[in-house]
Amino acid sequence: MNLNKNSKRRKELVAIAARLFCDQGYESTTVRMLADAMGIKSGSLFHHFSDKQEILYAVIESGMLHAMEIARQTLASARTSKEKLHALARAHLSTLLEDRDAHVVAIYEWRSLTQESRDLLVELRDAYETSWREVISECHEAGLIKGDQGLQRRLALGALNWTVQWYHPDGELTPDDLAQELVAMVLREPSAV
Amino acid sequence: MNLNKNSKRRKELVAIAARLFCDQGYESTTVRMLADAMGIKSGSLFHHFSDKQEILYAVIESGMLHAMEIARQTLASARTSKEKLHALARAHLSTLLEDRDAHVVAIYEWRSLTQESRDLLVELRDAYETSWREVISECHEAGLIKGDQGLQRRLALGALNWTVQWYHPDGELTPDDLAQELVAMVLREPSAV
DNA sequence: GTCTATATTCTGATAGAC
DNA sequence: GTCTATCAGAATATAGAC
Repeated sequence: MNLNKNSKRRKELVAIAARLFCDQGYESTTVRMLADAMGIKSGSLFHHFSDKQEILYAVIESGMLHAMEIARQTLASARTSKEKLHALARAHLSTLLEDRDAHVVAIYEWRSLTQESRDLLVELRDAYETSWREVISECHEAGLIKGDQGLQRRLALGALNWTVQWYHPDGELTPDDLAQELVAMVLREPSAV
Repeated sequence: MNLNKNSKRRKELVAIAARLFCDQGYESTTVRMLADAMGIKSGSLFHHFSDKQEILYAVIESGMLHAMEIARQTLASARTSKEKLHALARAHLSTLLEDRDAHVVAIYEWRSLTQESRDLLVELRDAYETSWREVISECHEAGLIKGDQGLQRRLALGALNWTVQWYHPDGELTPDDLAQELVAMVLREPSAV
């Protein structure tokens, strides 16, 4: 098996798998369907991945790494704690939209990962959520909001993650509108939209 | 095949299927596993359901019908528009917890339904969400909140539905705490928890 | 309403040639 | 790195006896 996890070819294959897993679900997508979409035969697939589950892992991992990178970049240009909260919300929505396949797969196909894969990805997710923890904590210290920080973080991330169920970026509502409304809700400010 | 959809026996079988679909996912649950858990042989299962997908449909439909009934009951004893919003949030959480299997399945296994089944269930969901539409509209008319009503409804329902990912009712946070915090967020009031 | 037995198709994965 | 060919098992669903 090819072990080079950063090859351009592998990234292409992972993106193709993400689309199929997103559209049809992991279990319903066969290795033959994956191979077809990749333009190779099913036997050749196992030159790139040791088994089907490893493809699922690669899809979810790529989505999470990308999300962390976008959050890091967006956060860098934010000053106040409110700006930081808005930056995180906007970054979260950006990755949900730009990298939608991988994130839908992460949400829906978690159960099909082996325990070992889950443990590795939980570490990544915790690292990502630490940014949210820190920024919400800052908002509390700045007196912008009171109450249970963990609960507020979970409700906010839940509302954002659920957008994959209904949000279509070609409508009237822009991702920035959405991020603003979410921040307004969390900070108990009047609706901005 | 037995066509009596309201028989007690069928309800038992549907509840058993809900548990397995919730724990292992629809595609990973075989008809043999279902039959085992039901105490019958796999061939006998097709006396009760015409195919596997019909079991999935029955699981999700039962969860939705139950949710609608609970919402109707809880709403009946609410007076002000704020009380009604809180009632809907509490009812939503109650069904998510009491009927967790069916709702987890509804969230995760939607893709495995036939288009026909999806269309039928979308009607049920729309009927359910109409309660939310009406109550949020009332809150706007009462001047409790301004802005995009559809967006507020979706963010609220998203935050609530996402609770299946993290909420465990045996912790310190009660379902009522959760409902209160959500209402406070939607109505932009100070945190109640 | 449940059983046994089985038809039929599909599944993930492997071996070895090129 | 991709191919062909195939293994071994598992999947849903059916048929007919009881």
